[in-house]
This record gives sequence, structure tokens and C-alpha cells, in this order.
Amino acid sequence: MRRITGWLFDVYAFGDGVSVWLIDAEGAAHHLHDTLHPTFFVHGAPADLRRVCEWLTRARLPVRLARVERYDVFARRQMVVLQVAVQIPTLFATLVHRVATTFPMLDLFTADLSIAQVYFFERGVFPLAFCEAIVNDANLIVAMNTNDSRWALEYRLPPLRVMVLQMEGEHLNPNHGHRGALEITYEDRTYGISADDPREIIARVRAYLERGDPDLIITRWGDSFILPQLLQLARRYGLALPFNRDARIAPRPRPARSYFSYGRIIFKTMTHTLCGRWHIDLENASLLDYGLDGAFELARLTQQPVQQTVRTSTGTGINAMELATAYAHGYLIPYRKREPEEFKSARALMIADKGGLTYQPIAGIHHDVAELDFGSMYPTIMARFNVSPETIHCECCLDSRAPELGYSICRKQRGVVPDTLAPLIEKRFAYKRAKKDAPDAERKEWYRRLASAHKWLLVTCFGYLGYKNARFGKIEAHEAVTAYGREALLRAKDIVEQRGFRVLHALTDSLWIHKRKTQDVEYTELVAAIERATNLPIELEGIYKWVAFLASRVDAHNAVPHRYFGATRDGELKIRGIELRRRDTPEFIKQAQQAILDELARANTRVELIAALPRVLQIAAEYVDRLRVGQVALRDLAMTYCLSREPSAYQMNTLNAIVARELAGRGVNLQPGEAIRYIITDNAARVSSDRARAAEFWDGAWGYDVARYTELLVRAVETITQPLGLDAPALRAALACEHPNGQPRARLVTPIAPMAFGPLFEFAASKSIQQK
DNA sequence: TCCTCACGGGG
DNA sequence: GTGTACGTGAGGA
Repeated sequence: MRRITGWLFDVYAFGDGVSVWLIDAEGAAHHLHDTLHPTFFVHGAPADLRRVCEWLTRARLPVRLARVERYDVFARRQMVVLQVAVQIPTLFATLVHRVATTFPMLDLFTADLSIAQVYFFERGVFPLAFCEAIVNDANLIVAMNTNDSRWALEYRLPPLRVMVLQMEGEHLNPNHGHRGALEITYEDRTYGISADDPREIIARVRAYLERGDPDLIITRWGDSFILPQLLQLARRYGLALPFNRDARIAPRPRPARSYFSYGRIIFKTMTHTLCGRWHIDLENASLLDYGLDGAFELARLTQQPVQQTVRTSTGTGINAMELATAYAHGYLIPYRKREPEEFKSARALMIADKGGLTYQPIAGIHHDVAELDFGSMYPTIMARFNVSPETIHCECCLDSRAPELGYSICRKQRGVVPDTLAPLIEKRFAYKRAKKDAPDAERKEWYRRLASAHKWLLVTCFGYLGYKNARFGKIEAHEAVTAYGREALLRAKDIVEQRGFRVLHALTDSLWIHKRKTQDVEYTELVAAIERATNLPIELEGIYKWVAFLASRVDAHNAVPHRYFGATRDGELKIRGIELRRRDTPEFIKQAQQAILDELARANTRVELIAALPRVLQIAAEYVDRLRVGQVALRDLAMTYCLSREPSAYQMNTLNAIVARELAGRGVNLQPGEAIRYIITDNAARVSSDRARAAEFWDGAWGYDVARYTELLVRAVETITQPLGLDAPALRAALACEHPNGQPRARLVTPIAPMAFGPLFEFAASKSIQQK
């Protein structure tokens, strides 16, 4: 018997059990084994259940059968079900599938959890949990204990050996034609790998993998290009390439797929996840603004393996947490609903119409404006008013009803969704507090990342509630939440106005208000009064020195609700909806807009804002100059767009379509949902293929269209200066730019700037934590 | 002027 | 392994 303490690193099914990897405090990886009997349940007519039993027994499948009672959350009663305990984890999914297809008349429960999830649930552990394993001489786990908790605010992470694998040069898509030598970085040194003989390349990658033995391989385009290419070469020459630390398992890629989400097509490339090691492809990971530290927190919380966590949405994370809640209660978990896509009913459309409240702001610049926000409004509503798919339309609580709609909501039994959310809201709040009191900047940043990871979980949980195919989704629950939200905002608006404030703008969970000569204590009283009236927490988000609500570009008399920017008293900028916030704005334009806003953030009064205009023009002029002398790098000029359809399906001859067709013509297989990057080379060119060039096939010789980029810059500057009285024609005059119409030909400039590397990844904060 | 196309919010 | 619907702006036809 041995005792091993360390962080739970990886879990997967293998042989007749599961493989479990721990990493200890010295950084050593331990490969252990455990048994697991994942269990699913079957419900149906007694005769059908007997047939399943006979079928399973006759086929001599490795299962233990029992008749048990379990609680069905949706039916809200105990049910007699057949329990099928699968003795060999690798057979679990296959068996479930065979039962489901052979006996379509039966209902399956708790049947589509991953083996890793079941293992975590059964052993009371989670990814990166610090635990203790007692193992026998065959490395079989006899007992597993942990004092670590998913709800622990402070925790240590294992010392990870990291290797970086990428192609030299700009991080352009190799699948779209970018080529560069392979680079491997570990222990602070970078090795270029170029050889004429592919066998030589494989041998060197293999040597580095064996020598470095990394826990974590970070790549760019590793999922879709580097790993598949290397593995294919290795296969062709019959060489072993130990990406998997578990040498018994050959790398098994999962194919690319497209799906419809958020009103558009999303494309996911193929993935290469590893066994006994992690692979994170930065080009195929959603680390948003929380980085690896946030991803580790999400893996711990949602009990999904790290490699899955970074490759899936936070919506999946919330779903996983809801499953964990249901599992812990011993509830039957409904098998994945797979209803085919259907057209929205008229009713569903009406509901959508009544989401959050949206006001039309008073356009222009306002001074001394307070913003009040209901923090995490929708999740808090779900938690506080017990809104969950199985608590809505409750028959035992007819006197407890959601506003407007009158749906009854159970008061006696806590719903799965509120039960999942309550501790999550609590933990996020704790991290926000910790961030405020952090002893140093590094620590503050670590808390910020963790709070941010939580934010994304909470934001998506509401959408999931309205998602037809979600296990814990129901449209009426979704409606009830927005109804509570509207009621709260309206009450808040009344209270604010009663106290003599003018509401300048209101949006779902926020109010922008103003009153002459307000004392700060009035805000404190206001917040308290609103909280009393709504039973929801509201905060003074900040007091703006000035804030601009933008007029519509189509109709200058109308303000639009989602485009505004402003500076608070502590000099912080809040920016929504404008170019700076958009994915498809070139980096160069974003930088210019940011620089101008930073300048304006220093102004405190109307007079100071106007006085800042010459400096704003100066900044704009500098950016125009940089464009003219060709000092802007490819990375800053690239236009990035997601394609919504096949290249040939475009009706309009937009730059997107032109570049998509260019790439397709070069043999690139572009999928709807995939992103393309390009440089505008000559926007006015008669031959459309000359107008823009895919970034992967652009070099200095092509130059870029100065006039076009200048025009984009002028528009972005106008967004900021228009409320101050400087519109595009005035800007063009001031900056000596020609008007885009009536312009003969764009002047082309060849850039001279070298293209440097940006930082690869951020890992500093978690490193420092583990050293403490 | 209409249509096509892509994007954001949330904290 | 997948949150929805709508409003906004840019630009081609």
C-alpha cells in the first residue's frame, strides 16, 4: 500500500476500469487505476422492462440489474425504474446507445454523462482537486480522499511543465495556406524545427516530447493542423510520436463539426485531446478574458476535464453543473432531448418581443450621471424566486405567482437551477470582494480572472433556461425570469423618479440617472430603497463625469440604446456597441479609438471636453500619418470576419465573399462559421480580386489601401467626436483626407515595419500562487 | 431605396 | 456537443 497526494489531473476510461492521473507537489505524474460502475436507469411498461432484462442477460453483457425507486424531478414523484450498472466503463456509452435504439419505447435516465463526470461525482472529486489516493502494488486505487472543495476560494495548483508548439511568424491559419517552420518552446528555450526529411522532424519532436515530458502542451492551430500533420507523418513512416503520455492509447482525433447557435453558424475544427497530458490550442479555446486561471476554475467548478472545458462554451459548463446538482440529489436525469429543429411558433416570437426592458436614451453628452445596476440580475432572480423548469406551473403553490404572466412557482421544493446558481452567485461575489481587498496587483488580477470566469457562467445560464434542447430548459421559466426583471426595473425607475432624479436611460438591469447637486448619501439611500422594494441587490456601478448616448447613424434624431461611452470619476471608461467593441474592427482602428477615449477620459467637465478636441485631432492625425507612411503591421490591419455560408453561396460581391472565393480557389475548404482574415489592398479596383487579399497570401509587395483604411479611421473617430460637434466632413477637412467618393484611385503604400511576436499566453498569476 | 451580411449584450 | 431574437450599421445592387 502506498499513499500518493497530489492534484487530480486526468481521468478516462481504459481497459475494464478508469485511468487516473495525479500530479504531486514535486511535479511528478502518477498513473493510477480505479474501478467504476456507471449506472443508468430505464423506465417504461413492466413488460418492456422485462424484455430489456432478458435481452441484456441473454447477450451476457457486463451489467448488474436491479429494480429501484428514484425521484423524477419533472414528474415530481418517485418512480420505479430498472437500474443498469455497467461493470466496464468503456462499454457504458455503447450499451446506452444499444438499449435506446433497440427499445425506443422506453425512457432512459442518467444515461449520457461522460465517464470522467461519473467518476468525479462518485468519488466526490473534481479536476485539479488536491487529493490523497491509497493504492496497492498494482497502482490500483483502494481509497480516494480529498479536503479540497469546488467552493474553496483559495487553492493551490500543481506545478505544470509546459511546452509550446507553434509555427513561426504571424499566427495565421495554416489551413488557409500559411506556412512556417515548427517551433518548440520549453524551459524558457525555443527550438526551431526545420528539416528536409520528414522523419527527421518526427524524430526531433519525439525527442523534445520525451525530454520535456510536458503536462500541458500549448499550441496555436494544434487541433486542426500541427498535431494532425505530425501524426499523419509519423504514421506514414511507421514512427511513434508520444503525444499521449499513456502510451497504450493511440491519439484519436474528433472530427470537425458545424452547428447553429446564437442565430448563426458556428464552425468547430477537429480536436486532438490527449490522455495523461493536456493539449490546449489557443486558436480553438475560449479563454475569453479569464485565461488559463479562469479555465482551471471553470474545470473545478463544472467538473469537466480541463481539455473539454477550454473547448466548450460556458453554457455547457452550466449544464454540467445542473447535472451535478441533480446527481447529488439522486434525481433521475432526463436523457438528452433531441427534438429536430422547428420553426418558432407565433407565441414564442411574442415572448421574445418581451425580453428585458429597453428605453431609448436621451442622445448627447450628459454630465454627473449615476449608473445603477442590478448585479447578475437574471441568475439572482432564478435563485431568489426559485425559477426552474420543474418548479414552474406548480400545483401545490397556486398563490405564488410570477408577475404579468401569473405562472405559479413552487415554494416548497428548491429547483435544480436555483440550487445550482445560489452558491455560484455567492462565490462570484466573494471573488469580487477579494479583488477589492487584494494585497497586490498580481493577486488582484488572479481574483479578477476567477470572477470573470464566474461571470460567463452566470451570463449563459439564463439563455440555457430558454433553450429547448437543454436538460433544464423551459420557455415558461425563461419568460418568468424576464417578467420579474421588468417588474424590478420599473419599480426602480419609479423610486428614482419619486426622489427627483431624471432617468436618462434604462436597459434590462441598469439605470442611468441624473439630478443637480446630488449628495453621495442620496445614492446610498436610493440603493437601499430599491433593494427593499424589489428584493434584488442593486449597486451604484459608478458616477460618470460624462457619458455620451449616441444618435442613430441612419436617423440622427433618434438615439440607439446599445451604443454609448463615458468616463467615471475614477477615470475608468465604459464603452458599449461602438467599433472598439466589435470583433470585425481592425486592431489599428481600435487602437486609435482607444487612444482618443483615453484622452477624453481625463476631461472632467463640458468645457474640458471641448478643450480636449485639438488633442483628439492631434491623435487622429498621428494615426492617419502612420497609415500614410506604411508603418502599420499586418496584424493591425487585418479584417476578421466569420463566414455565414459557403464561399459560392454569397450573392453580394463584398470583400468577405471575394476573399472567401479567393481562398476556395486555392483549394482551401472553407466551412460556414469559419473565420477569414484579409487586408484591403485596393478597395476601388475594377477587378474585384484585386480589392482584398487573404492575410495568409499577403506580403509587403501587395501594400494596403491607405485611403480606405483612412476612411475607416475617420468614421471611428467620428463616432467619438460627433456628440462633441465634430462630424466626418469636419474631420476630413481637419485631417486633410479626401472624401471617399470622387476619389481617383487609392494610393498604395508598402509597409516597412517588421512583424514582431505578441505574448504567447498568460500563465503568470497561477504560477505565483502555487509557489506560495 | 431595398436587400444582404455581420455583429453585440452580459460584468 | 449545440443560449434567443432583434436592432444596428455598412455597403452592394
